[in-house]
Amino acid sequence: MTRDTQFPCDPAGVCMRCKSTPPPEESLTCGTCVTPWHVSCLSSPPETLESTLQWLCPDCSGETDALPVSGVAPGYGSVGSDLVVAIHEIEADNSLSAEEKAKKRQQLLSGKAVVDEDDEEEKKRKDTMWAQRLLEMFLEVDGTGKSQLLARLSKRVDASTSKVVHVISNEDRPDKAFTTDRAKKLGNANASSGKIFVTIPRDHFGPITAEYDPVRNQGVLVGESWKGRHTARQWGVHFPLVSGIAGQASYGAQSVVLAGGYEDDEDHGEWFLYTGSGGRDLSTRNLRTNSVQGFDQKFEKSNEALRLSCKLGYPVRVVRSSKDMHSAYAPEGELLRYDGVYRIEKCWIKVGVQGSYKVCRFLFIRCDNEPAPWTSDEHGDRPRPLPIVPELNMATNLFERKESPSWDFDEGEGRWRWMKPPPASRKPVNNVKDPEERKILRKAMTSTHSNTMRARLLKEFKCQICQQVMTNPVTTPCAHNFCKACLVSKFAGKTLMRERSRGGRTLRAQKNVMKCPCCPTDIAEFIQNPQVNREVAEVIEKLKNQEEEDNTEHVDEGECSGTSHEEETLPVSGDAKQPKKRIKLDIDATVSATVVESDMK
DNA sequence: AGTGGCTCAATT
DNA sequence: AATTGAGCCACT
Repeated sequence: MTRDTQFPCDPAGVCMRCKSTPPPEESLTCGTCVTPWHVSCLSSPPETLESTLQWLCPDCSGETDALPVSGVAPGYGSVGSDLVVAIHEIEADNSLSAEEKAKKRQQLLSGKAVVDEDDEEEKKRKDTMWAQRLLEMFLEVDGTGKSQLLARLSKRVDASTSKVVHVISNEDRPDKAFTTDRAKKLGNANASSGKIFVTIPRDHFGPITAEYDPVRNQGVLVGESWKGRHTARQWGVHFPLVSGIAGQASYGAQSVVLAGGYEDDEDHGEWFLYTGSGGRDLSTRNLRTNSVQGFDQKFEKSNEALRLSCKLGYPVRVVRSSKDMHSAYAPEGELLRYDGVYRIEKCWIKVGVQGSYKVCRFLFIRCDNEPAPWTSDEHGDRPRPLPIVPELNMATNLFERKESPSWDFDEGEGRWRWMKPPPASRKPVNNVKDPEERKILRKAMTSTHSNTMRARLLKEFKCQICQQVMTNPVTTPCAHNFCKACLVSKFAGKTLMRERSRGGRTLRAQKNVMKCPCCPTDIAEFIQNPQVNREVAEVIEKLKNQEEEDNTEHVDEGECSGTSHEEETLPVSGDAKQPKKRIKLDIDATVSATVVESDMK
């Protein structure tokens, strides 16, 4: 059997080679691209049934030339058939329980070496030692601050050895919201945010797809719900803890919550009328009781952000709260539920039902590929006509989108998608920190006594491909760091979708799997529009600048000499200014970058 | 149930 | 650095 005759099953489950429909026990699903294959039509089927779970298909294991070269960095081991062999070894080890096997498989897939328990202890110890060394280099703070940070960091390492698959940049936070020492009230009233589980930046537009979900690898599904604003935040659907609108006036709005806070709201499920924020007297700082309008709303701040999302036709994530007593579509119980993305088709100003003051109004219409939680439909939305909105007769400042929407229905594909590239993120991924930590880090960063330490730190910011200090650093969803040019060139010429052909006949298009050079994660989506990690870039730049200023020591760490670096400067959309002196991330980025390195050996 | 007051995080 | 905000708990 030659390679050319290897084909998977089509979407209907029919083997494209033998044209039969294999029963489930004869069908094998690829652990990477999730495509089913007919076992008896494979040239080299896996030997044990147990390895089914993590089996890699011929395309993904590198058996054919259809797969992009993953360019594995030296010493990191190869992926593909080696991985299959390693999984076989795990499965064959009778000394392991099913849980332990699962854990090992998971580690393997996350790019970590398979190690014995003893080695794992050793690695843990090394990680901790490394972290301590770095901190001691880095911190010139009082003893209390130092020990606080060390405690925090050790905790992070502990957690990462067993629970966390991917290294995410704020994983030093606990899984649950927590109460700081100075907060007098317990529970979620005055709690700090816990870990953010997804790897989207805070200004990410649209659905949260699987590649941003290293924990479950499924993304946030329509209909998922959470107990409070903290957990909804941690899954990335809506970041503000109080505000109903997440957005920036100069950039757009990413998400809204319907909680019945404004009595003008009108919910029809597939579409609704939303009221802007503001116009209330919050001088008593009680955000619940002051529901009377005290002045007019305008299209500014978050209201302007919503208007921008209307203008550009961005998808806005919608969360419904059970607190909304007026809506028939609000979830039962005490919950917040993700209902999918909507587009804002129009916005205007009208006098609110309270009578004397104006409010901003927004017409939201659903445009999600998943059906709404309250329907039994099997498919998502189709474009629907605008509803009749009587209050438009009295509207002023009416605004409608004139340009074509960024997120729209593709008739050919039968689904909603980005017709224009989504806006480039202006935020780093997950740099949430608590205020104490932030202060300590800032102090450390601005300290004048750690010149030589900076030089050493700079070396930690190496590209995993060219092994030089990164130029235009990008961080993959699996938290590996590369020069943008190095990473992009790895996948040059590879498109997201690939056509399969056989005998001159075109078969269904299939997603091209593109593996991270450091681990088996599929970064095909990410590679379509990789954004420079500005936070890391700033730290590198700052370290370099200070080094130059100090000029006490020469560092022989050259820049990456890739050919296509020059044309790219840091994209600060809207203005071309130098990064501001907004140094916050610091250690966190360093930790991620280097933990990756130590994980890999 | 009504309400006082606190705290977090983000935008400006 | 200041302002804002469709939360949240506990007390009456």
